[in-house]
Amino acid sequence: MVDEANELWKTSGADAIRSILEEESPDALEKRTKERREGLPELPNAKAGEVVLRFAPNPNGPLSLGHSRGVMINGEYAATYDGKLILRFDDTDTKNKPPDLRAYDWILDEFRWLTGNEPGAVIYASDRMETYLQKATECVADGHLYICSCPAPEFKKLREAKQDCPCRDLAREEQNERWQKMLDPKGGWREGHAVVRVRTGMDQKNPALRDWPALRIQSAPHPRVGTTYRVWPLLDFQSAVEDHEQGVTHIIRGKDLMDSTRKQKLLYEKLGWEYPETLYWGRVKVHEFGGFSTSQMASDIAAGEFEGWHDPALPTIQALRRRGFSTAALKRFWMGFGLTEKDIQVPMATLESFNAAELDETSPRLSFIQDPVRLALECKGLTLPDFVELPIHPEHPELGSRNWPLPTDCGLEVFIERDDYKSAISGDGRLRLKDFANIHLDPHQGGEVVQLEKADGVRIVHWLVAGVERPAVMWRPDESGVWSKRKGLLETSGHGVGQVVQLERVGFARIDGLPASNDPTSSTDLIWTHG
RNA sequence: GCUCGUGUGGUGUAGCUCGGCCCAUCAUGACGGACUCUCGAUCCGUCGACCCGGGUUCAAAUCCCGGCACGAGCACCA
Repeated sequence: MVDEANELWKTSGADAIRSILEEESPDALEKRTKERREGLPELPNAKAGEVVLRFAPNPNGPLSLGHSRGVMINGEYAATYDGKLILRFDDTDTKNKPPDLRAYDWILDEFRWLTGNEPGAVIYASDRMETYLQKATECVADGHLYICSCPAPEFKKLREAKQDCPCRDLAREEQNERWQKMLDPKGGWREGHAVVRVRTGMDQKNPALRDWPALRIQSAPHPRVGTTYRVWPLLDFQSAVEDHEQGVTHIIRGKDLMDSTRKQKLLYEKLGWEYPETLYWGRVKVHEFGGFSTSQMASDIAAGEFEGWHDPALPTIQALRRRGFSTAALKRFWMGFGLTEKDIQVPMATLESFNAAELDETSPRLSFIQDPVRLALECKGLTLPDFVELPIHPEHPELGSRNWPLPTDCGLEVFIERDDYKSAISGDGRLRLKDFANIHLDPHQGGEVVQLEKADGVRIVHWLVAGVERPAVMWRPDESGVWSKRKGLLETSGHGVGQVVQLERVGFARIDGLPASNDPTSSTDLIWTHG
């Protein structure tokens, strides 16, 4: 029977089989509609209108490109399921990752920009301390938590040997007393002297789960609540309690937090809570930046290696925004990776191509001459027009044109890039000034206009006529990715700060600052977007 | 070391649950060509992948077993 079918396949092809099946057994074709999945996979156990998600960054700095994955994916799911996306500041570490007071506002602003929406709620963990401490008190009383005064290295040995620590077996009463002692500034225990652990069992297969730490003493003041609290929860306890308090239904996070999920599930079991559905994404490295460490960036900025979080060389959202990247490009970038647990390494070129597709359509054209050479051109016997007319956008003539006035007496002076000049005079000296005229250069920074009509085979270069130029400084990376500021001349225009333009034959750049109107020598600031 | 996870073209990704529309999708990239008064855009074409080894089966990217490689966790960070 099967042989017969295979023979038929060989001789008649798939179409014949299909038509036979359609007649005899339509069910067999049921599964054949293997459609290409669009976008993200479905959320398990999700009911439209009842999905609660959260994005929980540490406000020790503004958001990075890496964070935007979390914002985009969670935001997309929230939109798809008509759900709620909570923005939660996990600011419970005052020592290793001290919160930056400015970062709360930055992140809120960046969240709005990236999602185009307000968060469903904004929660500050540091405002919720009473809840966490109350829950901890209950759990100590119930025996789910115990206070451990073993030094960290000591406990590490015990964990490896799967042995209980002596604190674990102390009586319930004594645990309550130890808890009070921890909370009491005059109790004698200082930072590092005691920690609260979850009684998960030292026989756990996974060493990371063995009696994991839930709260600890911190002496560094918190920038929002000062020294009001002494005992602070760690991520796994704080997050576990808060997710439950907020009714979070789905957690989508990096797979580096897989053990976190497992730790928290053990706590949820003790408390009789139902753990949210959890999905993960893998680790991402962008070739040009490597990983995204907020702490590392903070210290590099402090060391003076960067001008600040919005330095264009940094992979922060602030920097990308300042360079003219759009949220649509960012979204397309992240959605393209889907929700796989695979670790990936991607080049910026992928993001840039998505961004360029939009920018090319919308960006007005402008001429920017880096390292300019001033040329005096003669134009024997030729009558020049009153002005040169160049399109603002070659595919959209309806947007109008740029008009450069030309001198009436033929004392024509223009600027071209030094590189173009050099290559012209080392060749036959011929160049085409784009949209204007063919010229012939001599080696003495002079030359003549040969004809206005375009001639085939002559290299076309961008240029500026004297009188429409203004000094400009463009901040851009070289081939090895090192950023520097380059001087040049920019065509005058009415564009304001924030406008992204396409510099002819160069690439995209965003206007970051305008020159003082009363000072002809002050510069326009340009920041490179990409090619 | 223990635990967990992942392996599809240069880079990502679809297909894997439920084996056969798969000599494997789409994007990005590289290369070539056409067109265009930008090295931009547009159009056309080319290149290039199922980690390895066994097994099951008429049939394996897909199921099973064993390797290997890479990544993460084992913090009083998030």
